[in-house]
Amino acid sequence: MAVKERIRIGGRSARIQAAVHEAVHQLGALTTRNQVTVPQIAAAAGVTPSTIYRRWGDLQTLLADVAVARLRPIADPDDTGATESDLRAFIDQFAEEMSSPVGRALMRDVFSSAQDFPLQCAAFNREHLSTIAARAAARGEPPLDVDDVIDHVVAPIIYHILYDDREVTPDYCHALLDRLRAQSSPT
Amino acid sequence: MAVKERIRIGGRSARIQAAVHEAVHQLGALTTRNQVTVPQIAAAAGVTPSTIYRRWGDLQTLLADVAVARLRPIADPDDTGATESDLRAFIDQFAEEMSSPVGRALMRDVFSSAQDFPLQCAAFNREHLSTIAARAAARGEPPLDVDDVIDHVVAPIIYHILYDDREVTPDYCHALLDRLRAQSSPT
DNA sequence: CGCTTAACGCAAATGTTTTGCGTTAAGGTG
DNA sequence: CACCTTAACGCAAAACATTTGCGTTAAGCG
Repeated sequence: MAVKERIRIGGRSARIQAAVHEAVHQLGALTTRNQVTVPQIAAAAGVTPSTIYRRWGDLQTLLADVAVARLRPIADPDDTGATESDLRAFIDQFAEEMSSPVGRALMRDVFSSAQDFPLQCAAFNREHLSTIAARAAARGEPPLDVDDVIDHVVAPIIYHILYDDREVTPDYCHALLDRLRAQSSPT
Repeated sequence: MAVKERIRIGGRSARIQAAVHEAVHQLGALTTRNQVTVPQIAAAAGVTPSTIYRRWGDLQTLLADVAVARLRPIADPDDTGATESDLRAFIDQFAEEMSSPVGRALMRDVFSSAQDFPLQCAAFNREHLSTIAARAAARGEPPLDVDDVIDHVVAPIIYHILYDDREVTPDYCHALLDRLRAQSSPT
């Protein structure tokens, strides 16, 4: 079932959505990521379970919806004045968020649902990088290829978080960025 | 619950494991990846649901176990006589398998479980690449950096399959390989 | 303000997961 | 090879989660 988003955005519906999301946060933080049930969430949110089932379909979809809401950026990446530092700041923050226990849990929730949630997350990343690329163009700096950044910086970071649960250090991220820079501007 | 692997590998246990895995395959193929329940699988395998719950814990863990079994390589990658063609053959096959509907479903199952299944899959990839790297060394070819291949060829392929569900074409894979080659042997 | 209908609450029905207990058979031992 | 120990199983009851029908509430609109 697709999550309903666009209808009845006012009053009660919005309140219930907020209450349910909030309940998931509290219970998810409480029980270290597991064993959460729909009836529990319903009780914590002060609604009946059937409300949750009708709106979200199942637990996985609800968790994925909450995860995407949490991953949704609230602001553009910082403008540090230069593409290189913009990128580094963005990637550092991205890697830190995603490799934290909470980030890993959010990613798992996003991928566990048979929905277009992953696509939304991909769009978030792409938007941010596009913003940085647009700034580069406005400044007259060499153009930034967003796809290259995704393929050779974002993708390896995600891979190591998902597969090996190897630690993703700032040093590792910076090496990826250095390599990208070397590639795009050959001496 | 961890999936039990190492105990009672003989007779009945093995038969039941095989029957359950087979049932998952049949039902998973039948219903295009969804709505499969433990009782259904149990009935198809000729066992009681409680057997499955006790052995695997829950549906997601069972599906992940089956997925890993299916992703587990049965043979070393082909030896084509040269590192470059070895790599290309391996990556082409990998991309094709993983981007197929079945491959995508298997990956989702692997990531949906709170277990070390992803780690096992990462190990499969690494083993294959190590085999190819060992051949390169034996032939006296320039050494192959397995981590580079994972970061800059495997990771982008996986990223696009998981996030965007963009199509991963052989041309795209070859471009990744070309770029890797250019990087490792600068002119 | 009143109408229409999406979304909700409640409770019964249905389906899934867990658990206790007796039984079967795997792997080891005398 | 027969016996012993115990992991793993089947069955059935209990606990729990999910679905569904129906009456009620309130959002959005004229």
